[in-house]
Amino acid sequence: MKLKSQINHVIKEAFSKANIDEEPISVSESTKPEFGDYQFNGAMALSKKLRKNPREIAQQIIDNLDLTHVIVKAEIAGPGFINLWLDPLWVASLCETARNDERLSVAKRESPIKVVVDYSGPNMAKQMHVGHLRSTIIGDTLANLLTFLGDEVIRQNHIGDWGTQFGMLIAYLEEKGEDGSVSLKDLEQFYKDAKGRFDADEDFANKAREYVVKIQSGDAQCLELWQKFIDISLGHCEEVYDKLNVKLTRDDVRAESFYNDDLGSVIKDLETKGTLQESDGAQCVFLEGDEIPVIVQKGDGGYLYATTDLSALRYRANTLGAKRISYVVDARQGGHFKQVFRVAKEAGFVAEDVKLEHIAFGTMMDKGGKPFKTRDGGTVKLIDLLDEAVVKAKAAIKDKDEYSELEVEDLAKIIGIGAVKYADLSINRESNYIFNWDKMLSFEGNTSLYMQYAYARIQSIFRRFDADIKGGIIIGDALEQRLAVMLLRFEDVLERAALDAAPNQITTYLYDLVTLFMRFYEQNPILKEGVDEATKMSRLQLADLTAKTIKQGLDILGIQVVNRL
RNA sequence: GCACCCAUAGCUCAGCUGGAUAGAGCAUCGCCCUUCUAAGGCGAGGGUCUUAGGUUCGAAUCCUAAUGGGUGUACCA
Repeated sequence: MKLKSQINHVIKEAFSKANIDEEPISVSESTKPEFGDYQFNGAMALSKKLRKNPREIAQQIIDNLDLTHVIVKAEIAGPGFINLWLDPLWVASLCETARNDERLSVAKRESPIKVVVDYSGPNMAKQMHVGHLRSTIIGDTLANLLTFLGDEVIRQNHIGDWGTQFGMLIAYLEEKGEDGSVSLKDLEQFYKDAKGRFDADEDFANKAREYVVKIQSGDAQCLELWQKFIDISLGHCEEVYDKLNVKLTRDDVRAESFYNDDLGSVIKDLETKGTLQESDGAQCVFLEGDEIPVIVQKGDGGYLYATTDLSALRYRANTLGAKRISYVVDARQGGHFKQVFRVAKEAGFVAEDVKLEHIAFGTMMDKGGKPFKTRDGGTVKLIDLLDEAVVKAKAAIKDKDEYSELEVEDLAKIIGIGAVKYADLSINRESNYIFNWDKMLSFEGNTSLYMQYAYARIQSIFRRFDADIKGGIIIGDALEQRLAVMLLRFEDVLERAALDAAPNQITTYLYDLVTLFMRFYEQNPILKEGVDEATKMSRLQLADLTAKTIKQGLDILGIQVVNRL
């Protein structure tokens, strides 16, 4: 339900009836309950243009306002605010409709576009570490969100599977023979061991160098070994994705190596466009206003990641047909993307109307505000972090004896992983954030547990009720009105979050919703003695729609709910 | 040097296209379980929104500068 646009429509009608020849600004949610459900603040801004007192303009708008269905009451306040109250009957019927709709009345885009979301992008030579967490879950959320809203989302996992270190790794894999896959379980160690051999043994080092050349020249046997290495390594990533409840699959992989055959033509095409310049032996593109050029080919003829990204950009825009290409990558690469995007547009690799965006995010910090590391200064493996989350979640579950061992296991996974993801997604993605176990596994405040708890409480009501709901929703008091309006805002929030690629707008909304529900739940009994049938049925429906909204919201974030907690 | 990002309560953070007395959670202090999950709810205290200018009827929000912090900066990705 696009609630805001419905209200805006009524305002717009009032404008034309009042012969105000201006486009009204959008209404906004009221800052306080006393100020109604929504407020229109556009009268003040018109004061100068219309050369009229803002309160007079506000009155003029109100005089022409249709108060028969959407808006039921309008009041002027302060210098010229117009406070708007929505019709409880209208709100109630919209909630009923939403509750009975699989999509909770969230419309599918009328004109969906193809969107490429590039995220996760682990390096195959190393184990996934905490640095990959944010890209993976923010990207997945964005992909889920756009899919839900009806866009055609193409997930792209741009894995790092190319480069000189692979010669060394493959040489070592060959040396280990069949045992290779076993020792590869710990990629970090495998890498260290291979490096050790490389540094210690000249023969091995030479072999490794030979392999690099062989792979790049397409030697079949080498490529087979390389492929084996990538398969195993990717398998490890998939284990992490599975734990994280992230939807990336092998079909989404378009590795760096995928673009190899196109890199020569990228250079050639840049040359044809006349944008290429040689500088210190390297092939560069100098952008107007930039001191530092984009190097697309090294002095020794090798290509760089800018070259691969250019190739990927035109593949995505032209072959895949994307109209929006979103890179969910660490903020530190902002400069790189700015340059590459410009080169791609200026060279005509990507049409002007294709939206290229870098969905930047900040770094994960420890409690002391330093980049997140292990005690001895190493990188924290993502899989270890997730396992720890599950262990900690298990320890936090109260009344464990009420569940079977298997149930505790499942519960701990859902709670622990949800906590890690929610903590990350609830922070404005562009700022750095402090990783804190105690805070994320708390039931208090804006956490996944608080949402899951609210959901479970509602399910508990329905287990107890265990019958069919009859009748409709009747808004009985101001709190129910607020809850109902909040529920109807869902689509507006999702649309906004999609536009800004901001998952925390969803979490903020869910938190507000749940907080409101908890208050409603305390004050407005549902199944208790003395609640008349019609009220009971109405409140059950509000509770049900709340639960469905929580579930759908968390689902977009890739977080599961439980029926009992 | 240059560029980008950040600065809001003791701590961690919201604050959307500029709007009314700047909001949460934690921590501190009170209150509410014979009654739908108290892993909850209600209330209190706590702020020169880094500083100085500017735009505006109106600025935490937009512009400029300063200060403090972070990041990037020619052949790694």
